[in-house]
Formats: sequence, structure tokens, C-alpha cells
Amino acid sequence: MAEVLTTREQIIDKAFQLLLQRGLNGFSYRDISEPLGIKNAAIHYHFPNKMDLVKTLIEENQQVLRKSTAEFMAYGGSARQQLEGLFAFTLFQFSHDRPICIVGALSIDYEELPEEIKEANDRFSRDSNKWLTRVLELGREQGEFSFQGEPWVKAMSILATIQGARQMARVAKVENYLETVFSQIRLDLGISD
Amino acid sequence: MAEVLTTREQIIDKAFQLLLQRGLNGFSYRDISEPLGIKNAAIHYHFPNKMDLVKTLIEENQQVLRKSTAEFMAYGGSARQQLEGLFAFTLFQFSHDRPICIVGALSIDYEELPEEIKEANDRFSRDSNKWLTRVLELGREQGEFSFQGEPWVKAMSILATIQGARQMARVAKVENYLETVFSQIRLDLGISD
DNA sequence: GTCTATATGATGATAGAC
DNA sequence: GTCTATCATCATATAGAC
Repeated sequence: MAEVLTTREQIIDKAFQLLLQRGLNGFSYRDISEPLGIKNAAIHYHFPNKMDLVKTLIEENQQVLRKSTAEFMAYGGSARQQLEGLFAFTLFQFSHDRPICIVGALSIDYEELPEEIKEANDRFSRDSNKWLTRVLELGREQGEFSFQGEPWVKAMSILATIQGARQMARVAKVENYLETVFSQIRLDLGISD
Repeated sequence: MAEVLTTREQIIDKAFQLLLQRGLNGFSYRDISEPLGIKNAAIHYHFPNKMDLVKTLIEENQQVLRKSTAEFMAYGGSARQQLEGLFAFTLFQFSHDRPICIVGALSIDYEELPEEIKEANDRFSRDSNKWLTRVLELGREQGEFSFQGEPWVKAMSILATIQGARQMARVAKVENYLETVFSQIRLDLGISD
């Protein structure tokens, strides 16, 4: 069943991809409009200025995550399964022209972002950490994971690792960069395979 | 003893800082020339185009590292000391307007970089990994570090963690973000403090 | 080596026709 | 809702005077 996307949805989709590939200052309205076969004025109709677009992309990101949660992250499953869901989600995004995450993409332009967008970005970042902290606590209680220190610090550390790995995976000429780093994260959690 | 910098050196210094703060597309020649009290044509005299400048910045980065090696990284010391040197260097850079590293800064613009610059960036990335791998091997042999898996994978993972943490440290509203992540890296290496 | 002056093009954005 | 036409601004870059 081929989904029919409205122009607005097509713009969001293309802009999201471009933001994650090239960063906020790395793409223009022309980069969006040309492949869609529309004019840049059409984009301005839907999103009066670029920050309106970015704001929508952050909301879009929440939706993508929520959808993917059901598909990949298996919130209902064991801690191990949920962690694997995070890995699978990351690999899926990476192989679908979304190399880095939106927080990483916007971090380089952080100073020039309006307050509203900074807050939305912060919120997303904190939510991710909260989620992984819970998974780690659960995994430790149930004996699936073994690690030193506080769960919220370990969660910060793992998320930073994934963040950095997504960035490096594009640059480094190493096969299966992400998978290799994920395997190390597993080892550091006392998981054999 | 106040160092007197040539115009060329001042340009490099400012451009380096701007690249690490805002990324390649996040600053212009005007952002460099204005605070230095010169005109943009003066920059073009020293660096005909922006890629010439970037190329020089990568070389500059090598020099900074080489200098800092002597000061911070204590190659001659124990594995633990060398790791602490890496942490100290990262903290120093972060607190001196160089939040992220040059590989991370350029990764977002990777596709548009000329081949020559990609290669220089790759080389730097591989050298870093090689260095840390040796430190980890040494530390494991001498009983300072304890970790699962292959040293080169663990090195990749730690460098990715630092990379990601530098990026997140600016965004996340967490006190001592970097130090906190470093403490987890220590715990994951079986180091108590 | 640095300046003034200028060329050329891309960018985000707006007004008004259809 | 999308278009054409146009704007002001900013970017990188060059030529030639001092």
C-alpha cells in the first residue's frame, strides 16, 4: 500500500533527512524544493521561516520515535530486548539516510537556536536518558546486566557512545562500525552476545 | 611573556575556534576578520579559499595535539596516566572554546569535503585509535585496566563516548557532564577512582 | 601584506497573480 | 496551495591600488 504524502509531509520528510545528513546550515530551501519538484515559495507557505521548520522537525522526531518504539524498541520486553531495540532502531536510521540523531545535528548550531527549540531539544535528550536509565535499572535487578556505578550515569555514557559512534561511522573507514561499538557496549554490560 | 601572533596565526587561531564551535558552514570570513580588525581580503591572501583554510586547520590540529601531548598526555607515563592525560586534554579544550574535536566538526560536512581533506581527517582518526589501543593493551598487561573484548574495539568505543559526550555537554543541562562520563569510563575499565 | 572596490552567486524571505 | 517575480542580505572570491 503506497502511502500518498501531502506536500507538507514530503517537505518534512526531505528536510528531516537533510538536517540529519548535513546539519542546519548545510541545506537550503532549494535542496528541499528541487527534488520535490516544487518552488521554494511553497515551503515558505507551510513554514514561514526556517526555525518553524526546525520546530516541526523536532516534533516529527518525537513521532518517529514513538512509531519506532512499537516496531523496534519493544518497551514491554526484557531490559535486554529493549536495549537491542535501541541498537536496531539506530542501525535502521543510519541505513536510511539518517546517520546522526537530531540532538547531535542541532548541537553544532546550538547557540543560534531560539530558546523554544533549545528547550524541545533538551527535553528530548532528558527523556532518552530517563528511558535508558529505567532499562538499565531493570536489567540490573533482573540479573541481565552487570555494570559499575549509577544507572543514570551509565545511561549518559551509553547514549554518548552511540551519539559519537553515529558521527564517526560516516567518517571512519571501518566496516560495521556501529555494530562493532554496540558489541563493546554489550560486553561492558556483562552480556556475552 | 605575551606571544605576538602574526596575522596568519591569528586567522588560524580564530578559524579553529569557530570551526569547533559552529561547524564548517556555521562561520564566514567576516566572522574571522571582524574580531581581528582586518578585512576579508586579507584572509584570502593567506588562504585563497575556505578549503585551503580547513586544510591548514587540520595540520594545526596535529600541532596542538603534539604540543598538548607533552603537557597533558604524558606518553611516557603509565597507561592510567596517559588515559587521564586524554581526559585532561579534552576538558582543557572544552573549557577553552573548543567544545568538540575537529573530526566531529567536519563529520557533518563530510560529503562536501575534497578527497585530500577527508584523507587527512581519516588519518587523524586512525592515529587516535591506534594510540588509545596501545594504552589499553599496556594497561591490561600491567593490570591497571580490566575490560572485556579486543583493545582496538574498546578504544573505538571509548573515543566514540568522548566524541558524543563533548557534543552533548554543550546541549545537556547537566553539571560536569564530561567529568561524569569520564568517571563511568574509568568504572568500565575497572578503575575505582 | 593589507586595503578598497567589485563581481557573482546563493540564501531566506515577501508580494501578489492564478 | 502553488506559482512567478523580486528583494535585501550575505557568502566566497578576485582585481588592482597603496
